[in-house]
Amino acid sequence: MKEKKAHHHGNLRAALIEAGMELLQSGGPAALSIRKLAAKAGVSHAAPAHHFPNLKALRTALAIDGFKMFTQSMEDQLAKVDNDPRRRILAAGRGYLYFAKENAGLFNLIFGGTELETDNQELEEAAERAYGVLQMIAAPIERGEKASPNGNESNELMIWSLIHGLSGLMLTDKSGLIDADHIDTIFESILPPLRFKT
Amino acid sequence: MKEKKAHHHGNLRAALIEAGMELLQSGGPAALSIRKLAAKAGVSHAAPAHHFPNLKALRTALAIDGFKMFTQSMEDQLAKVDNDPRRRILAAGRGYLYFAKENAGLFNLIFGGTELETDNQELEEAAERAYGVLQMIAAPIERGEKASPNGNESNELMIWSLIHGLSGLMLTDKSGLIDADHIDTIFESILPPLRFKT
DNA sequence: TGTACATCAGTGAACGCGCGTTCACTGATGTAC
DNA sequence: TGTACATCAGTGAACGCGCGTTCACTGATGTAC
Repeated sequence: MKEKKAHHHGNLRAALIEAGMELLQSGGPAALSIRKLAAKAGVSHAAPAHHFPNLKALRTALAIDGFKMFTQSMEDQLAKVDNDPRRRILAAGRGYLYFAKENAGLFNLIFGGTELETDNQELEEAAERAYGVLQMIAAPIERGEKASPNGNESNELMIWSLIHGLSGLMLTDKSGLIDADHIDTIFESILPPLRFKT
Repeated sequence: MKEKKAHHHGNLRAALIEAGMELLQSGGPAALSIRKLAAKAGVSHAAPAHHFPNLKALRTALAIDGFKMFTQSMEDQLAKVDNDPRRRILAAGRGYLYFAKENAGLFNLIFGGTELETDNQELEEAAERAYGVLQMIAAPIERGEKASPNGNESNELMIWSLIHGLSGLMLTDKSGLIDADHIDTIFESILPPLRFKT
């Protein structure tokens, strides 16, 4: 409970991440700067250097947390449904779409081409865990009759592309087709008929 | 043919756009700056002000050109196929995916949440024309049996989400699933079976 | 064809700003004894 | 429990840089006559 002591913030790393989330939300990835984060965390602008070597590392840390929130959002929705495979796909999609809608800046940080650390193992793991959820819900789908060059991965990629694409289009809707308030209904209406393994 | 005269570049607006395309390609949306564009176009850094009021206007102009290239890329592929509706969807998808692959920076500028001018009519029109292509190729798809809350738009949005999502995932591939060199084959393998109107 | 002149598209200097990073420093914390 | 001390996480000043924008200017272009 030693919050707000003079020196020794005690939790600065977490406070910087939180400040970063707020900045992402209000101004997108381009609004992130070490000095703004420090100010938001109530600390001098040289302080973050003790926790992050540079801005890219900070962005990467935000992206890692982003992937975790993202996985969590899908799992939250999955926890609410039974084992029907189609309903599970719809639930995970809802989680994905809700995450994108509620965290547009973070979504853009992760997927909008912002430069992040390459070969960051924690980032890769967090991304793989998110991908694992999609993989899991796509597993029961019956393979098509045509032999695909991608083997079993086609179904995962089809589901993922569909959800990911709808998320992206929702965030920069140039078509006026997408009402973010009913995004889950929209997803339901574009999910093609699927056959599942028995 | 009065290129390279001392004053009066003659074509500075176009030269700035071209320089912007190169910067986008090499450094992404964050690398764009008026001073760098001016330098690349071989002109003092105050010169662009005569053509663009500010950086956002310049970014918007790049985005407009981006949408046009993007539409063109789909039409180029459509011109190569016959009238079979599924082959037309595959062709337009190829065009979309090629555009994204060849112009990653531009794709991220348009869809990555970068701030652009709102209420720019030219931008809206260019986006609508791109969307029109998708609309056209999706039109022959038979509606599903379930009444959709989106009416006829579901098929367009399904196709668009699928293509758009695959493009985005290709550009930031955290899964290792997507081999950009065979992106058209991958798209073919994830396009679900469709029934077409007779 | 020639001249006067308005307009336009550049130049280059200057401005203030926010940025990341470095540095010597200092106060708080934790540990050895 | 008390003291000495190493370590750690902050401060605040300073740096150089690239940025957008403004400004008076000037040279080139195009037009009226």
